[in-house]
Amino acid sequence: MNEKRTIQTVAKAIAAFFHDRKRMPTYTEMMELLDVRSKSAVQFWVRKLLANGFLAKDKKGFLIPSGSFGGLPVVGNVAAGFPSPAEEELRDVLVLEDYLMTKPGTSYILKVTGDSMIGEGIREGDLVIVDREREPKSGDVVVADVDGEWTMKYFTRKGETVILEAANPKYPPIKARSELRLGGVITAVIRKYHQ
Amino acid sequence: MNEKRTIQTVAKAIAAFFHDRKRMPTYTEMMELLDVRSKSAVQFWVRKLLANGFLAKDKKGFLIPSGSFGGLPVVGNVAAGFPSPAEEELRDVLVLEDYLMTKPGTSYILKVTGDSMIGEGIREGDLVIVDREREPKSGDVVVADVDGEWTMKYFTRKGETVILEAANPKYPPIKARSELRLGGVITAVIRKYHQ
DNA sequence: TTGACAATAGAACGTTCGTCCTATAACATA
DNA sequence: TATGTTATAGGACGAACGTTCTATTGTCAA
Repeated sequence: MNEKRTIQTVAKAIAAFFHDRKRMPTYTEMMELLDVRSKSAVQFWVRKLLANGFLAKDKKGFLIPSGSFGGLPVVGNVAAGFPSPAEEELRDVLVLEDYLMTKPGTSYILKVTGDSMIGEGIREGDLVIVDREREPKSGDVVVADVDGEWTMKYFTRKGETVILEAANPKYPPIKARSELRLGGVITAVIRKYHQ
Repeated sequence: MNEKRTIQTVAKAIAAFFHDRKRMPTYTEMMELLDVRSKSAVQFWVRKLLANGFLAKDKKGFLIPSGSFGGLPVVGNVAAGFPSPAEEELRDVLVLEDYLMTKPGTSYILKVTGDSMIGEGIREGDLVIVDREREPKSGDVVVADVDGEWTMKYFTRKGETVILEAANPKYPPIKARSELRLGGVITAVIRKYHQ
C-alpha cells in the first residue's frame, strides 16, 4: 500500500486479509496492512470503519466483519445501472455463504450428471445443494432412488401415491408408493463458468 | 450439549459458533460450548481436532477453520452413494465462499430479469455473479449495453466485429463495433429454491 | 488388585492484545 | 501568523489469551 489511505483502501486491505486468513488481523498486523508504525494510527482507522459500518464489535469486544464486508454488491436487475468502482453508498450486499448455507449439517452438494432436469435449467456439471431432512412438497425437485439409481425429479404427491417426473420429455414419469427412498430436496443450484 | 463429547460433536459446536459469530471461540468460550469447566479439557479436544484436521493453526498460532470446517460434503454424482450423517471420513468438501468468490472487488451480483438466456439455463430470478474486469472470450455470457438497455448475451468475436446473441430464438442477434459497453462476464449462476 | 490410559479440573504464568495517554508533523482555515 | 483539525508515532498499562503443570476421577485390560 503506497497510495493515500482512505476508508475504502483500508477496508479493502482488511477484507482481503480476512478473506484468505479466515480471521481478523490484530492491531499489530494491521500496522503492516495499512503501512503505519503505531497502533494508535491503526485504531484511528478502525474507529472510522466502525463508524461507517464496515466493521463491528462483538459483545466481547472482538472485531468482526459487518455490512458489506465479505459480500458482493447486488444490482436489482439487468436493466438498472451498474455500481461504479468508486461508489461506496449503502447498496444491497449479499454474503453468498449466508445466502446458500442455510442448513449446514443436513445439506450436501451433488454434482449433476445427465440431462433429466434440463427443462428446469439444471444441467450436467452443475452443483446442487441438497437438504437431506427437508420434507418434500409438490413441485420440489428431489433426489430419488429410482430402480437402484439416484436421479433428480420433480416431486408430486397425489393422495397416497407419489409421482416423479423428469424435466425432460424423453424420460417417462414414475408412480411410486410411499416406500421410495429420497436423497433430499434440492435447495439451490450453482453453476460456475471458467475455472 | 448433554450427550457424550466426541470429535464430531465438538467440531460441530465450534463450527456452529464460527458460522454465526464469524470468528473462532476463545478457550474460555469453548468451556461453555463443550460444557466443561477447565481450559485444559478444552485444549484436550482442540488437540484432537488439530490432529484430525478439523482445525489448524496460523503461523501466529491462532486457530483457524480447516478442511471440512465451513464446507459441505460433495458427492461425485447422482449415481454414487450418499454420505450418511455418521460418516466422517475424508470426503471432498467444498467451501462455497471460496468456490464462488474468486474475485471479490471486481465482481458483483445481478438479479436476472427476462428470458434472454433460458437456452443457457439462466432463468428469471436467478442470481449471476459478474466479473467487471474479465476479458470476454467467444462463448462467454456477458452483460452488455444494447440500445441503452442492459441484457445478457453470448459473446462472439469475429475479427473486428462482435456478435451478441441471446440463448433464445425470439431475440435477434446483434452485430456491434468495438465501442459497445460491457458490464462484465458472467462467472457463475446461482438459483435458490425455498426461502 | 493393580496399572495404564482417557478425560477432566484448577491454578500459575508469560505473552500479547487492545486501549489510553501524550506528543508531533502536515495542512487547511481564519 | 495564529489556530484548529487530521493523521501519525511511541510508550504505558491492565486484561485476557493460550500454554503448561500437577492432581483427580473413571474405565478397561491384565
